[in-house]
Amino acid sequence: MATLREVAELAGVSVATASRVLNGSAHPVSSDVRDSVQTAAKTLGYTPSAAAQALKQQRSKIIGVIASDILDPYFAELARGIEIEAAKSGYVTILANANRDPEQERTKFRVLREHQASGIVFCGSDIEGAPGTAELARDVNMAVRAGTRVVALAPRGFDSTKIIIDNVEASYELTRYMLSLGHRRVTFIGGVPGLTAVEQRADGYRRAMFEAQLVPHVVGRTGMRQESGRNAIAGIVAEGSLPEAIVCANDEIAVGVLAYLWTSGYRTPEDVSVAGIGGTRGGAVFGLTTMTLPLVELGGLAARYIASASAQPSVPEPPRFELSIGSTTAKATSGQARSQQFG
Amino acid sequence: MATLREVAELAGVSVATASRVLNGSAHPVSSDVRDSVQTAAKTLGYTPSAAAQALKQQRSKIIGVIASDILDPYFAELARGIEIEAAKSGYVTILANANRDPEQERTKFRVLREHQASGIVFCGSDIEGAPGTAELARDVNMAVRAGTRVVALAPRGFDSTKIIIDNVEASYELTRYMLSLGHRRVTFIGGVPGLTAVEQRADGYRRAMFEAQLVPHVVGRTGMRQESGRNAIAGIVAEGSLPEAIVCANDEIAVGVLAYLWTSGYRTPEDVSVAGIGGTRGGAVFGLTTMTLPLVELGGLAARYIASASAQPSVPEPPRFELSIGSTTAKATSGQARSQQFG
DNA sequence: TTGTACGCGTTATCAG
DNA sequence: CTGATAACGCGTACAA
Repeated sequence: MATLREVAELAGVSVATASRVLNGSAHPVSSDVRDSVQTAAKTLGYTPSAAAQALKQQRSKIIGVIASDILDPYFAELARGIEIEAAKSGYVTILANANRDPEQERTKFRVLREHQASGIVFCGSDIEGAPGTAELARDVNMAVRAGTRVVALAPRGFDSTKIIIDNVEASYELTRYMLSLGHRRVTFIGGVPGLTAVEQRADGYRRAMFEAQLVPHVVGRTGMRQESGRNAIAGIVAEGSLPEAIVCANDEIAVGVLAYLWTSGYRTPEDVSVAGIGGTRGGAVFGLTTMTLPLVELGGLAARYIASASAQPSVPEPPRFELSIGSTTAKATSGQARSQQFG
Repeated sequence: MATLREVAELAGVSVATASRVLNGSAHPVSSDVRDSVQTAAKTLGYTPSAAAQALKQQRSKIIGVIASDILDPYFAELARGIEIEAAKSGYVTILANANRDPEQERTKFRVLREHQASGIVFCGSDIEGAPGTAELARDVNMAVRAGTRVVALAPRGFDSTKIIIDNVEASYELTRYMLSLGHRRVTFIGGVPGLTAVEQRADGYRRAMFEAQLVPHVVGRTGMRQESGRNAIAGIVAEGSLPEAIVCANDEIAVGVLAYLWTSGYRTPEDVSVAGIGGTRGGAVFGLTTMTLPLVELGGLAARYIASASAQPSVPEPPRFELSIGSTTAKATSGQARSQQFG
C-alpha cells in the first residue's frame, strides 16, 4: 500500500501538495505539479487510506445497514437501493443481519458505530415486547443525540429519522380491491405476532373487512417466509374450507401459498384469488397481484439522507405504494359465492 | 463519541492502561484499575474508533464482498454465510454489487482496498471477453502480492485464493440422474454466454448427454433470473416440443420454468421433469429437485480464511454438492418415450 | 503493574 | 502557489 508520503517523495513535492492533488481539494495547484503527482500516484498504485481519512475527518463514508434477513427479497431490495445510492456519493454499505433480535441489533449497531458509520439504517420493524428492545432504544437515542444519522424504514420505538410506508393503508387498499372483485370470504395469512409492520397490515385488512361488515380471519402467523404461506394454506385446506380470496402479509408468503395450491391441483384465480404485499421480484414471474412498495427507491432515500452534505437534511416523504394487478386475482364467480361458509 | 483519553482521565489512569483494559491486551493490569476503567468506559458510552485501530494496525476488521446481484438468492446465501462467520471473529462485511461488470468490480475493489479490508471475496465468476477483465486481473494480482487476501468463490482469471465447487461435475451428476430416470430428450436451459461457471454447468450436461449418446440441447441463454427461465420455456412450448426433462442453469431459472408450466396448465413431473442447480431457499417450497451447493458454508469458509490469524492460512477444500430429490422429477413414462422427437 | 511518547496516513492551518 | 507541522484516536515499545 503506497502512502501519500511515498507519492510525494517520488513526485518531489510535499505531502500537503500531494494530498491537495489527490483528493480534489479546492486548493489551487499548478498543473505541472499536479501532473507529476498524478503520475507518481499511478506508478505507485497509490490507494488512499480510508482509515486515516476517517480518523482525520471524524466521519467515514460508511452506511450501516441492519436487516432482519438478507435472504428475504424485501430486505435484499432495500439493501440494493441503499447500496446503489450510497455508491453514487462514494459511500460504502456495511451489511449486518440481525434476525429480528434486538440483542443482535444492539451488537451490530455498536460495531457499526465503532466503524464511524455516517449513518445507520434499520430496515425492519421491531417486535413488541422482544427482550432487549428498551436497551436498543437507549443506545440508538444516545447515538442520535451524538450526531449519528439513524434512519428507520419501518416502525420503530426509538427516536430516529423515519421514512415509513403506510402499512395500514397499503393493506387496507389491497383488501378493498379484493372486496371490489366481489369476494366476501377473504382471509389474511402470515406474519409474526407482535411484528409491528405486519400487525399494521393485518389492521388495514381488518378495517376493510369491518367496513364491508365482514368477519376478518387472520391465520398462519408463523413467519414471513414461503414455507409459512405453504403451511398456512395447507392447514386451511385440511379444514376443508378454501376462502374466496387471500391477502398475504408479504409476497414470500403469497408465493408459498401459490406453490401449495398449484402442486395440490388448485387453480388461481379460478379456485381462489391470492395477493401479496411488497412487490418484490419473486412474485413477478408468477403474475402475483400485489401491493407494490417501492423498496429500492425507499432504500435510496435513506442513503441519500445519510450521505447528504447539509447539516440538517430534510426528511424525505416515504414513497407511495401502488397496486399491481396480476393474474392471481379475479372477480368472484357465482360458484364461489354459493359455497359461502363464514363471514 | 467518547475517546480513550476521556475514559483514562475519568478513571484517573493513563491512556495506555485504559487501552490495555479495553482491548483485551495480554498485558497485566490490576483488577481494581481494570474495574475503574471499565466503569468509566461504560458511563461515557465509550466506543473504540475502528478507524484509529485500523490505522494503527494497518489492517481493519473488514471483509469486502463483491457480488453480482444481491437479489439473486445464490449471492444472498453466500453473503449471509460470509457475514455470519465474519461476525464470529468480530469482522464486518462491506457488500458491493457489481452487476457482473468488470469495470464496476474494479471500482468496488478499489474502494474496498481504500477501506483497508483484510480480505475481499468475489462471489461470482467472470464473463469471458468482458471489457475490463484484464485490468481487473492486474489490480487484483497487485493487491494479492501486496498481501491483501482475495478469495474467489467461482472461476476467475486472476491469482487469488480459490474455493470453488466443481460446476462441471455437479451438472454432470444431475444430468446423469435425469437420464437414470429414463429421460432421453433432456434440455439445458439458461445462462449468460461466456459466464464461466454456467458454461461449466453446460459442459457437464453435455458430457453426460454425449456419454449416453444423446444430442445436447442448450437454450434460453438470456440470463440467470426467473424471467429467463419463463421466457425460455415459453419459447420451447411455442415451438410445440416439450422435452421430457429440463436441467436449469440455476434454481431461479427452474422456478421461472415451473411458474410458466403451472400457469399454462402443464404438470410436473407428469408432463416434464424439472431440476435446478444451487439449492437456494427459493426452490424448496416448490419441491424442486436440485443439486444443492452448500452456499452458506462456502461463504463461511471464505470468511474464516480471511479472518484467520495465521500468516499463511491453509486453503480449505470446497464443500461437496449433494443431490436433493424433490417432487419436480420422476421416471419417464411410456407416453413420453413414444413422442420422442429429437436426440 | 503503570506511564510516556511515538507514529500509523491524512487533512488543515499557517507561513512563506 | 507550495511546504512544514500539528492533530485525529489508538497501540505499543520502552522506561520507570
